[in-house]
Parts: sequence; C-alpha cells; structure tokens
Amino acid sequence: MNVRLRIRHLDLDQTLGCGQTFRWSGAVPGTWSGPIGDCLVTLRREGQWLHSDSVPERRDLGRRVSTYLRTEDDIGRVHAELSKDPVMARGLGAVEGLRLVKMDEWECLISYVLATFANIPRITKMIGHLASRFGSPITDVMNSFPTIGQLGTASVGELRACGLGYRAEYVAGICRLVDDDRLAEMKRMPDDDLRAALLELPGVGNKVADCVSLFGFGRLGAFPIDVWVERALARLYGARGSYRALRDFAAERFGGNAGYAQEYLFYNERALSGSGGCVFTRPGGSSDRTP
DNA sequence: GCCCAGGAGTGTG
DNA sequence: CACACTCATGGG
Repeated sequence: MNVRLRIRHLDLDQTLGCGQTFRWSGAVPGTWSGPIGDCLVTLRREGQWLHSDSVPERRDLGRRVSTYLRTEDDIGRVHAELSKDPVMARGLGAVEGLRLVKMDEWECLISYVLATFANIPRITKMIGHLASRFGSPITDVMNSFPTIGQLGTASVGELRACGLGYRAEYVAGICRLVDDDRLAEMKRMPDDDLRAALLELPGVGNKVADCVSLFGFGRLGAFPIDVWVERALARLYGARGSYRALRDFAAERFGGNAGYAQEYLFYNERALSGSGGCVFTRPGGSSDRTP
C-alpha cells in the first residue's frame, strides 16, 4: 500500500536528519526510512507529494505519517509571525521545509534522557541497542522502541550493557515512576504542570523537560536550550544568562512559536556551523560568525 | 591516546 | 540562585 500526502513545507533531510529524532536513516538519497510505532515507514518526496510505505502494512499509515510530521501545523502562519523578529526574518527562507516532529511521548522521554552528555552517533547507538534487546521485531533488522513494560523488565546491568553508562539508573528509575496511566495523565496537563512533572523524573532537567514537552508532547511553546541554542542566542541576540532568563527571553520574543524558533536556531547553529552556510544573521549585515 | 559530548545531580558559597 | 565538581562511555 502506498499512501501519498500533499504537503507544502517539507524537507525530509532537514526534518529527519537535523537531530531532533534519532532513528531515521536517509542512506538512500531522497528516501528516508524509520519506525513510527510498530511499523517501519519509508518516505519519499516527489514534487508536492509525499509518498509513504510501511512494513508491515498499516491501514492508518497516512494518519501516522501526518501526525508524525505535524502536517496540521500552519508553517506559513508560523513564519509570518516569526518574521516580525528581524533575526528570524533574514533566514526563514532557508528552513521552510524544517518541520518539528511529533514523537511518541515515551520514546521521546527516554531518548532525550539518553541524549544528555552524549553525541548524536552515540545516542543513536544506545537507542538501537535498547530496541534490539527489549523491543519487538518489526523487520529483520529493525525493532520497535521498547514499551514501558518491556523496558521495565531490564535490570540496570542489562541497561549498562546497552552502552547507557550512568544513564542506566535514570532509565530504570523512570520505568519505576511512569506507567501508561501516568503518561495519559501527563498528556492532559497544562504546559507548566507537564514540565514540573517531567522535572520530577531522574535524569530530567530543564533542557530534557523542554525537549520532551516539545518533541514528545507537542507543546509548541517549549524552548529547549542546549549548547547550540545557547550559542545562537548569544551570537544573534547578545542574550546570555541563566536557563530561566533565556527561556523568558524566548517566550517573550517567540511566544507560542518558540518551539519552531528553537528548531530553526538549533539547525542554523549546529548543522550549518561547519559548512559556512549561516542563514540567520544579526541585523546590520555582517554575519558575525567571525570571532 | 586524547578530548569531548543536544546535561543532570549533588554539594557548597 | 550561581557556581564547581562528578558522572560512564564511546565517537571523532
């Protein structure tokens, strides 16, 4: 079964390769493949159409893809609102196809706890190990991300064997504190309550709580501040300070679109930093990339 | 071999 | 609240 969706603003390389999600592979040019729940999805862009296949076949594939890529988000409106900011206005054209994704809440929570103090290749590897050891088979070479129940059976030693290091105890702790009911409860919470609930979990601090709020629970006002975003805020806005101060700065500046703004800043600062392809610059002309 | 990683937890000033 | 220190491993 081949499902096709019409979607205007979508660059698969940017969206699935920028580092907001960890299990997608774009090894075949123009084609991206990765798990959504219990099936392995292949995406291919042809003009204005996005073609989707899955193994095994799923009747709700179109809905799954649509949800995952947040096709309901009005990117045009987001850009129109963000372009009131002079810094954003200069570079939005280069990130028109960079979309936020809507990950599974549980997968997102664990993934970003693993992401602390690790680089992306290693994060990918840790998640792959967890999936192959505790997840359910989707294909010969791909397992689903472990459910709460599946991951809950793992001992700290087994988690360490998956390369988690000290994060093993965080994951084990989270498995003891979170179940499906708690997750459902968290989905219904207002943004601030959700954030507080996430912060109660071991291994979850400010940054992870905001990542999970944004990429997992779809709270588009969340603004995760990692080293790259912190760098971008300092370079482009001259904004420095505590996490709280920078978060307030972003909330005031970007409002309900802070999540998209964060992704644009992150992408610009990290993915383009080595290539000299800076798109966002300070008003006034000079790229300010030179020291 | 060496340096560092999409930080968080804990203790101290 | 701001800082320093530590945390277990594997990529680059």
